[in-house]
Amino acid sequence: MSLSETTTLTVPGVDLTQLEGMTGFLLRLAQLRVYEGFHAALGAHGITPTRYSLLSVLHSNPGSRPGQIAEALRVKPSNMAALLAQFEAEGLIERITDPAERRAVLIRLTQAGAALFAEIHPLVMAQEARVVGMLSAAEQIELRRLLTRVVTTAT
Amino acid sequence: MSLSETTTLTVPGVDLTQLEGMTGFLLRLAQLRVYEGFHAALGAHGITPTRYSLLSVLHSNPGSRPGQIAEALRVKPSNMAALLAQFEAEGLIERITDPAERRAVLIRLTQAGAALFAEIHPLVMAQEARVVGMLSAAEQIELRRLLTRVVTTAT
DNA sequence: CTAGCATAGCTATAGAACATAACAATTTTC
DNA sequence: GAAAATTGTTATGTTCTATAGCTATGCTAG
Repeated sequence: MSLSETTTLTVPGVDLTQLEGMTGFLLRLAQLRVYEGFHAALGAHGITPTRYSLLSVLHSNPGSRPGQIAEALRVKPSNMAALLAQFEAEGLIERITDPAERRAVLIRLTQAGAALFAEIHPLVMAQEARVVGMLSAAEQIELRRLLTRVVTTAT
Repeated sequence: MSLSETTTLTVPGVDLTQLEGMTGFLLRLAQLRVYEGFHAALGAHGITPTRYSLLSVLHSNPGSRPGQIAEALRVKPSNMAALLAQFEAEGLIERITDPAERRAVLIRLTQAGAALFAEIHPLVMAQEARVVGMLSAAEQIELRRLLTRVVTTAT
């Protein structure tokens, strides 16, 4: 197990009591930390959180369509197109026109794409474990449960 | 109390089981939700989360310095300078050269800045309450506690 | 059948957020 | 007093995100 050390959230001379009590601010700081860790662990592979999430969705859902993927990942269809174009240029995916619905495009990982996912998935899981490593197993589950409720409850 | 309805995280045709179990992905979705709500509740006032956090820090810490504020809010000093220039142009803050340390600049809300903060603060609190409104009071506290531990523990 | 409309995906582009480098002014250090 | 460090800023580039418009395909009503 790695050491864990508590640091102050506050900066000398600045009282952050007000913002520390706001979930929105804490979410921002937590996400910054996730991105930092992700960059440190996977930057050398050219993998960002968004790129990983796309690989993951395609691994679990071969043959899904750009619009569906964009909606699932909360990315605009136009930006998903750009992302897919990159992946295609890198040989990670192939775009296949659906014969039964020729407006639609089916996306599949190539062998190279599947291999990349297999390579980085363990690294991402290790990174995930580091981010929440200071919490007990029960606390990690509870954190995900609370976040899921925040995310899945309509206002 | 407003109604609350649970929606599916998944999109028809796309299985997100893998990503749903990852704290990093949930944090991203949660923050997207916070930003959406913030925009809906405060966009008309021209207030973004970052701008609100700056007003809040200045309200709690009159006379603090750009570098300190930037560090506390996790913003680069150069971007903080741009933000402060905007606020100054809008008459919300004033920059005062510290007589005792003439490299330094002290930032203070003007009367207009203080008035704007007083006006929007209740709206932000209401927005915050909406975001976590589907959780019990104890769960809201627990969520903040867990996020704080994630954020304040060095790796 | 075909004219009009809806859907799926894409391109082009603009705006916002974020990061880096270089600079002037001031203070500290040796 | 010269060199180095600190503070804040400007200038700039990159990346992320959002919007508008286009093409190709499919659907539907007359």
